[in-house]
Amino acid sequence: MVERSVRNITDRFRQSGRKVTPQRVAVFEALCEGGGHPTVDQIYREVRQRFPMISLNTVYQTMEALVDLKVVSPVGHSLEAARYETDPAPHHHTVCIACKRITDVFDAALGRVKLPRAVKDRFQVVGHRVEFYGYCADCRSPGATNR
Amino acid sequence: MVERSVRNITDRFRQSGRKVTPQRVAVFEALCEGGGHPTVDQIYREVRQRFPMISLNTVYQTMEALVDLKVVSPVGHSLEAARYETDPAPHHHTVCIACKRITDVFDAALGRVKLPRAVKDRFQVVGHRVEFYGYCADCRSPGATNR
DNA sequence: ATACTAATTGATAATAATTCTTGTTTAGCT
DNA sequence: AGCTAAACAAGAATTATTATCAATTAGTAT
Repeated sequence: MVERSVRNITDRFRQSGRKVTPQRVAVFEALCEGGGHPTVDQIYREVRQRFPMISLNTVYQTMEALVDLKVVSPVGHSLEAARYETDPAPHHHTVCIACKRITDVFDAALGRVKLPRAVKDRFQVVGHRVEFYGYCADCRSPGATNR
Repeated sequence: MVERSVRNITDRFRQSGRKVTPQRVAVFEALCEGGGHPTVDQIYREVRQRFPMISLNTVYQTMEALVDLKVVSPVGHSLEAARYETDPAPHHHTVCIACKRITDVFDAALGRVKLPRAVKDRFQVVGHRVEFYGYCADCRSPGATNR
């Protein structure tokens, strides 16, 4: 099954005009083995067991390519710096992918989101947040339709 | 009104055994003026107009104190490094505040969350995510009750 | 199979956000 | 006014990430 996946990936790499290198395959395999939601550093350590010469840069670049190919996706928002909010009332956010602008959304329905019972047994919930990501009015790509 | 807020803050600082300094007041005021969801750097630039000698460190420390006093709260998760996921199926997450472990949650109901119409007109939604934060089974603080 | 070319690699330097260290200053108490 | 722990400024250290660049290599054309 992993065989199958690797084949898939190599094809997609080539189809997108990218080259398939042993390093890239190793990064992808490490990604699959890891199971969870690995960091670049975790992948790096894993791959380095087989490719001691691989550079961190290569892992970053491979991850970028994989994101580009939509094989993996980054978890959570991609704000590069911590941000804070002053409104204590429970609310949620829209985050613009382009300009990183965060806007508050107040909507009672969003507060009623519930974690499924089965998960709740294993996880002590402190809170939750709903984050819509997309493009704000200023950054909306021309021609794109609102849905 | 800002007067009122400042008074509030100074009291809370003192009540928690912290000292009230002009720098701290200035950081808080910059925070209020900023309006949005400022970064530390934005606050720093703002405050420096009145306190050219203030150090970035002081801003960081003040923000930490304000978070501690629950005057402000950080937006979004607090993962220190990028993480990736390989499962393409739409799903959501629990994030452990302590160990940062991310677990997938599959629940159709969470996918039906909708951005209010009024906001939708101004924001082109690409997707949304629901993130529950709290403590995983391994990190659950002893004596804490599940709700 | 060989050669060519552009993509990729590894090493290293550069950024950027955040934290740590240290010696000096100061708020709040007595 | 004096004491002392907290807070300050300056700058070094860390950590995640990105950029630079010469050397290597995958994939294609020959």
